[in-house]
Amino acid sequence: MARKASLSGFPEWLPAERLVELHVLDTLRKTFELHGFSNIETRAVETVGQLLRKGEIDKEVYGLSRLQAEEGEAGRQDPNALALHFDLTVPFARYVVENSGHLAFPFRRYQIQKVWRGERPQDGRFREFTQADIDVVGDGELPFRYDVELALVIAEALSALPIGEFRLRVNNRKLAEGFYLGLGLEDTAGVLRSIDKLEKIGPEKVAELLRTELGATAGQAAAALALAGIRTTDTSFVEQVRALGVEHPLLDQGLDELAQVIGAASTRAPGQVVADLSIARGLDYYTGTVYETVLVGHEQLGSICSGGRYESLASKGSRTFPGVGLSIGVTRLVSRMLAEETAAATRSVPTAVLVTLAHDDSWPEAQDIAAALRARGIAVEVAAKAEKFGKQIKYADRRGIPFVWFTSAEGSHEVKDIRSGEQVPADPATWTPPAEDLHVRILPAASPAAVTA
RNA sequence: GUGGGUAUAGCUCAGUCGGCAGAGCGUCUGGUUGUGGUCCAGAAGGUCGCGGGUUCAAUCCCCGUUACUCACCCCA
Repeated sequence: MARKASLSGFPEWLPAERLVELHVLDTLRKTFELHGFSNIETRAVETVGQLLRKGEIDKEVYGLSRLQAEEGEAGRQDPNALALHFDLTVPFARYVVENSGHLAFPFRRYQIQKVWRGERPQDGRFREFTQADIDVVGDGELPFRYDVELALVIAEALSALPIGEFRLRVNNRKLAEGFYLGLGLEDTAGVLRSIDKLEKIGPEKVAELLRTELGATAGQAAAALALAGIRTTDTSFVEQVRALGVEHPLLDQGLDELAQVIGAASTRAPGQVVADLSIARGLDYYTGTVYETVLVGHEQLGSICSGGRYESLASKGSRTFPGVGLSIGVTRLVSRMLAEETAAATRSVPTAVLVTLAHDDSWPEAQDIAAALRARGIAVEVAAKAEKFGKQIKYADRRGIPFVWFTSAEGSHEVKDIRSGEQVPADPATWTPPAEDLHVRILPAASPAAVTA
């Protein structure tokens, strides 16, 4: 369990915890930029009309109002009222449409920001949390190749994090919808919604739902469940689907697309990307590929990264901007890393060296020493009072600062590694800590916390 | 929004069948007079979530309320 927050669902980390989060953010940024994604930031606020354009999720959205708002000002029903964004995809779609004249397509961007959802908080679920999105958006059309690329970029980004094993589970809406249509089930969205509950309520209950709520025959329900039961790490899912004997043009297209993703992933990210035909991903704006990611051993946590292909989320007149993207739930991921201690900072502060004071009036001289060290990129702080050396060392020890600097009255210098106790003469102009102590580092836990229930 | 659980020191939690509020850890001080960690001794630290009721007396019993928490819904 993550630490208690004073306001449930609005997490705040301690400095050492924030260092873990920063490491995640830095790693994601580096990976995304290595793949040529540009960063943008959109405003935290959108109009209600913009946010609710797709789907009825209004109860999740936090509205924005002035405390001194006068009666008759924009209310909840007013599409011009302001609200906090609940994801980054919808604001991004608006941004693309508004700036389409200035963007080069296909446009690839990453975006790491806070989002807000007014849901009941629970373990791994927050009301304020950080998402890290990557998307590629085309003008009019977007080659399917990008669906493959994004899965690989995300697999690479997640691999670079000390989070243990994960599975990027991929499905294709066309495949599923084509299959249901071929079966004679017209309400494909309804079927998807039921199938989405498979892991939670089990096949018997889903079959019952399909029969009672969607009027499926026992045979149709069995076939839909058989499809959802297919999971492969290579393209062998194609034969398995074919063996079910259902025919539909949309099914053929979906099979072909998913085979491309899994085919490429099985060689470039073996074992990390799998075809999982039970993934339904709600019913929002996704039209083809859908992704969902779980941490192995932490399936209960839910998806830590999901997304998909959307054909018409953004449009301007007759122009449409199809895209494909994924979103990493940074806060959910970090909260679990902290709770399971899968990674920890080597110290709780950036400081590498504490310069002690022998006398209260030696502070200016200590600042000179600190400046000389900082000039070489070493993080230094100077003691504020000439307390007993024992106390000054303790100050460093409690914060995990590895080195303490002493200057004698004669002007000679010594630096002590307080972990080993070793103390050696040193020159402020040349001394450098070992590379592993120069900056705070985030280290994976010695024993992988692959704790399952 | 619906249902269950919890609320006492900085942290983890005891406790009183109603009678002055407890432990461990942490913090601070001293032993060790300006080089920490171990050890020993001592100290500080509390509106017992908030409001009301019953009672000579409530942290304890009753009612309400708020926050936290778990499950459902939904999602990163």
